[in-house]
Amino acid sequence: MIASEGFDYDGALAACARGDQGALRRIYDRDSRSLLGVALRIVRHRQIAEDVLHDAFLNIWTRAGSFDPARGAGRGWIYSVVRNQALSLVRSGEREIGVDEELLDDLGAAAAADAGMADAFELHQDLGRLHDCLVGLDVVKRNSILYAYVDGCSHSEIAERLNSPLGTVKTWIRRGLTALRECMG
DNA sequence: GCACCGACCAACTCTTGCAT
DNA sequence: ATGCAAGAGTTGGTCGGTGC
Repeated sequence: MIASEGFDYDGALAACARGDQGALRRIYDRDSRSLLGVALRIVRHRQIAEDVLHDAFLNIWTRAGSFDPARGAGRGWIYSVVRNQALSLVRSGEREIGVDEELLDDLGAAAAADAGMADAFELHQDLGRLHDCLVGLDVVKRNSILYAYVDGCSHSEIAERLNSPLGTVKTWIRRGLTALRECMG
């Protein structure tokens, strides 16, 4: 869940409408990461998502005066602006949308940074154990789990990749996860 | 007993239409 | 332009039947 307690979005938007650039900066500092994630989910490309975020904040700045608190929360309005900006870009078909191969690495690095030094140390210990447990699994179960949770494939896609029935893939994943849990303790 | 397989169900996401 | 609700579609997880 996104931390938003204690921040007055309505007030910040009102300040933006009055020309207070600091208010826009506060919104950006607080929610840019989350908003980038929203844009990323729609456009699926980091660079494009950053462009969307930039354009969306321009819109927020120029249209803050049109925001009406009586019609909804300020935070919801901000997220809607970003979402609509991303959707309009996708629908316009102006850009080719493809899978960003660097994204997973970036997200992983960001997650490690967020976790902090102590947690990162524990994370690496757990990853080492996880690797050992994965090695102990059957090849098909290991591949199924990796396709599902590393590559982000749906069960149907995995079944297609492995040329196996959907039900079988589901069984492999379930049993593989059970084995991993037992192995990890 | 174990693995495979498919049907079923719940949860989630997306789309659409309507009201403001 | 935005928010909201309802319906449709998709997905993942569980369970029971079947065959080796």
